[in-house]
Amino acid sequence: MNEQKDIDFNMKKKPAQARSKSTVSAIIQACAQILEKDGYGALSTNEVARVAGVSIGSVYEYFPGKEAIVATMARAMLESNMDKLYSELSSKHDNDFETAMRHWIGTLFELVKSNKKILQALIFEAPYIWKLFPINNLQVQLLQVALKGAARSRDQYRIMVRPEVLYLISTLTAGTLFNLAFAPPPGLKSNLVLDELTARILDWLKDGSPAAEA
Amino acid sequence: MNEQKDIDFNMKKKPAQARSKSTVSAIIQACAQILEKDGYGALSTNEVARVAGVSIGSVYEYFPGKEAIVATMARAMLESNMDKLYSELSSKHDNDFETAMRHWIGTLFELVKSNKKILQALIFEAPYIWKLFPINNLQVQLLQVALKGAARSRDQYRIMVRPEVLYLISTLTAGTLFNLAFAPPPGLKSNLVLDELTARILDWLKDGSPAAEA
Amino acid sequence: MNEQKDIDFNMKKKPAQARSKSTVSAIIQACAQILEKDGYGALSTNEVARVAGVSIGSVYEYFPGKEAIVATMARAMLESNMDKLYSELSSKHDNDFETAMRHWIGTLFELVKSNKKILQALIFEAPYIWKLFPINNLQVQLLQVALKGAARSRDQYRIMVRPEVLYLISTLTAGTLFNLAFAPPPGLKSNLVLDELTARILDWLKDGSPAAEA
Amino acid sequence: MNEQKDIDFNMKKKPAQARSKSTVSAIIQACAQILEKDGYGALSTNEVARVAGVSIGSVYEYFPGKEAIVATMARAMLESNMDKLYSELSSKHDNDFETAMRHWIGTLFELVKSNKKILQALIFEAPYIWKLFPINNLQVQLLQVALKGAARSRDQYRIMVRPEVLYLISTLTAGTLFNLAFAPPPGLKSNLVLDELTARILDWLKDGSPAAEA
DNA sequence: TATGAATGAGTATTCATTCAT
DNA sequence: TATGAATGAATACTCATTCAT
Repeated sequence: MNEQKDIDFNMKKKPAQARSKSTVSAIIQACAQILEKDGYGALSTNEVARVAGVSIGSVYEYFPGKEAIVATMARAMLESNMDKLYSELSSKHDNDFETAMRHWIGTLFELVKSNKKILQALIFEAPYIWKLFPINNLQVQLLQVALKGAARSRDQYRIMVRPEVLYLISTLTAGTLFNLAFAPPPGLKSNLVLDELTARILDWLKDGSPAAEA
Repeated sequence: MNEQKDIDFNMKKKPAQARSKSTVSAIIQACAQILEKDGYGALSTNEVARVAGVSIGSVYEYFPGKEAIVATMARAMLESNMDKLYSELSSKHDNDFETAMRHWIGTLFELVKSNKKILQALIFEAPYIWKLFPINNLQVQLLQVALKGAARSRDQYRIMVRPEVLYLISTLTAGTLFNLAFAPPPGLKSNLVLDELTARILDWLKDGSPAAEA
Repeated sequence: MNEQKDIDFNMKKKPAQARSKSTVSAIIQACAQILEKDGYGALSTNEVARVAGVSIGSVYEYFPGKEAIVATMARAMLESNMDKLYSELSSKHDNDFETAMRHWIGTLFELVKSNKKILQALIFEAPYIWKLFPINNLQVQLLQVALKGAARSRDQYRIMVRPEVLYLISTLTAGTLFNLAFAPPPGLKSNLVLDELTARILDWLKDGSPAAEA
Repeated sequence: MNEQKDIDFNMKKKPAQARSKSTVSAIIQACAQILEKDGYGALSTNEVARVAGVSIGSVYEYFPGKEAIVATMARAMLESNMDKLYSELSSKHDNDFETAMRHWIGTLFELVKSNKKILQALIFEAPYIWKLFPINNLQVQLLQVALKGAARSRDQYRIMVRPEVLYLISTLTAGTLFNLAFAPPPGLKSNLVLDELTARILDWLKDGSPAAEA
């Protein structure tokens, strides 16, 4: 009754020729489009094929099943967004840490908002998504990026915070951003909330370092 | 293609006789049991009927579809858990606010943990759950309870915090508890994280009140 | 690559009510009819449903897959034919052994001939049929029946033949009957062949008993 | 519903150049290999192409469909085995008829055994194989070979046996060999059965000639 | 000729829902 | 009211075959 089936998240083969590349690309885009428009429940291999304008046979030529399509799309999306974040971050390295952190959080929020529907579909409807992206890793990874970007301010903010503080910060940042994007509180400006969040994080980073305990 | 279906989450009729009541109750329990054991993917109306020991016809006698079964179960679960929380809270009104808040958060965490599988099924697999329970309502409601329980400490902690702080506190508490329960960080004691969370919230409540701003 | 899948040959549930019995019966008959008319290659669950005049859902209500339909049909067919054989045999117990044996072989042949197409489909097209009916068992069982029927002639024919003789007799009888039915030799009367076969078997039974060796 | 399809079992064109010949040869070998390893169910044109290391287009260049591949392979296999048998037979022409017959039957049995898996696939899983090789032709042909090889013993064994005896002998020999190879009786030495079979055949050849009737 | 990407009809199977009894 | 047999649209996936390059 409770078997987990061990889903295959990988492509059967990588497209080599130009024609196959465009087929795979159409499939990926169709997947994103369907998730965006109608959610995970509307995602079927036949529908993907129809929207992509390719035959169902072609879909199975490259993907072992719909989970692999979703996974491939999600990986591509993550990669492209990570790239955006990195370049965003490195282009702003002249700011002070406070400004940089606020900007960083704002950028993350915009990213989540702009992918709202598709993220909702992935996170809240695809039951296997966590096998694909262990969430802590992602959260902590994002925070590490933020902190790394703050190397210059190392004196001011004791970045070697205790792990539970680090965890807390990353987890609650993620929680807040998602809440703010998916269920925005009526009568509350997002920016205000993000200002507050940034302020607290900065406080905690100051207090949360081992040195501050003493 | 983009039809939203407008799911009916309500029972067709309330059971009047004792027999009908026990039928409905068996259906609800069967639903919970299946979600608990095998997740949302295993939940079918036929299976609910089978586990409940009731005919499929009877299921449709009371519920318009499976979403209504899930919704009814979820509402009942929420209500019962809210009751537990209230009584828990009122039974401890002699503690100081710090202790009470830590206890409150710990209680919430235990509640989430003890309902882990079923919450996971509801939150991460039922695509319509957010239509059922607007999430911030729930979060804010929970915090309100916490704060109400702290009425006596009103002098010490300016409870009339700004709304964005209130929102942030509730949202990040929820995020942290879920993360801790569903994706516990390896090598990190939950209690330590909760201690830290409580401390931060208390700090915040002190600073976050309008009075502190001045 | 080489996994065998472990086919389920059993019904999901036995029909209880009259209505379900007739549904199952229609399915079985449709299966036989398709095999008879178009062979195993034409047998699909959808086609069975169509020919039976029931919905595909009803087919899966009672059978886990098409192999189980075939198996159930085959078992029923075997049982009914075995019954025919037994009654045939017992109704003729006044004959001498020679006549009885010839009659027995003739009856078997008629049986094979009258089920020719369906047997062909089962034996030569359904790749799993041998898992269902281990062939030696069936052959030897048939011969045992024949020999048992000859109990009275025990003095004349030493029935305690050596096992390899028994095996040979059963195997070659089966082989001959099938050949005669499925690939009748042009310009050769079947009865003549069967006469010959009977004569040889009788000779053999005389010589093949341990007593004759000495 | 009752269409018989009239399968085309012949190659589209004979390969002329050396390269084409090796392509066709690779296809044939791949077909044999797949049947040997995984049975008829695993045989698909795409798989044949893959195993042969040839493009699917090339397969259809030479064969109209997969049945033609199987047929061509089967014919080649038969031819090669017939050659083996002839040479086997002619290399032993100094033996007396009894020994030769036993040897002949033993050789046939070894042949069947060594091709067991592939014969099983062809005979019991390929639904059209009988259209390809009318079985008694093959059997009678084999026996003719045996008898031809016994030309010198013509005086001793009246080889001009009645046709029904000839048919019987060939049919039951085939049946026995296949049974022995595909469903070997537990606890029974094959050689013993073959000894017995040979002895009976020799008996029958003696008795079965018209002269013996007189 | 050779290639292999693309096709799509066909098949098995599930499950929410209806309705005759 | 309760039952559960029956329904059939929907979905995943395969594989023989075609055809543009």
